[in-house]
Amino acid sequence: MGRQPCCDKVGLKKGPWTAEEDKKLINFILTHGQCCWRAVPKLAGLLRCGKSCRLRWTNYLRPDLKRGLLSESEEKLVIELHSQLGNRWSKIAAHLPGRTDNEIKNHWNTHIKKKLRKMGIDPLTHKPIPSTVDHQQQQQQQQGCASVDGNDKNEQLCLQPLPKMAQEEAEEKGITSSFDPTEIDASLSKSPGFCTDEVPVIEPHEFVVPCASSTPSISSTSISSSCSSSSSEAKAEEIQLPCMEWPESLYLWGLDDFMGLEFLNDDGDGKLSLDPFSQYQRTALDQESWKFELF
DNA sequence: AATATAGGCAACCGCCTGATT
DNA sequence: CAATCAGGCGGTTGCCTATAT
Repeated sequence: MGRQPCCDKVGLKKGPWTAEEDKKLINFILTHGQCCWRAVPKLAGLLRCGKSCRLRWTNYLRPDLKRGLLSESEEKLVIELHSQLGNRWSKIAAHLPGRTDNEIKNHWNTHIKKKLRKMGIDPLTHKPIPSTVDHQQQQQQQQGCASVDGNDKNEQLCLQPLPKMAQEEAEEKGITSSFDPTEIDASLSKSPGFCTDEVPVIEPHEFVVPCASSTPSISSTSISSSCSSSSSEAKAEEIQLPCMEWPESLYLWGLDDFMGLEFLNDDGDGKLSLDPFSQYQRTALDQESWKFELF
């Protein structure tokens, strides 16, 4: 009758994750990939509920996550998407690679809301806050934000899809501001089909990737990495990756001095990834190896 | 330097949906 | 078909840090 409970909640740990717990979870997922979250805590030796493990992985440990504040263009995209989708954070996050729904939700509540209010825009409705506009403008608002007299100020207050101020600002910087979901989908579809949820975390300062030739394709079944950074803060830490099925192909993209890496297996599922949003310096060691150094 | 306050964010809570038995 | 649960999602909480007094 039904499934078994995900975990008995007696004796389970709550609160912030320790580095040791993170390590256990990372090692487990690196070794086994993501399977049944219910089984993860027990198999990984964690006194956590499976749900907690999933959240920790999804929101913090995933290797493809971007760190730091949302960029200006990301913020604009979030605003645009929010005006279309509302508080459907997961849907919004799906359009921002490397960002989680939790992160976007937090950023919305702590930064974007304030910015919009400062601009006289209601973050809920994306329309002018009634107290900031006169009665006539309110009437116009109810008539679909149409600018009756062509007053630019009125138009500025209409966030359909972006405030004009923001649009102009974006245009000045060469950022497309008109919201077009198909455009976003198209841009996303350019990335090699990659399931971020299946990527184990690895944050090396330097990678040595076996490579059969200078082309971005490998057939090797092993990989190693080390952290002998060229900076003064060089780390001697050696990262040992557990045995797992290694990918068939290696994809490289980006500029000459900005590399992203992605490994794919036969099914096209991601198995291992360097953070594509960090900056790596690529150096050819020899005919068989590339070195990727984080700078 | 000590304390109070505000802001940011990781993590938890509870609900919903779809899958499983 | 009903009961039960896993996974996903959005809302909320509470801790930690930065800033102000």
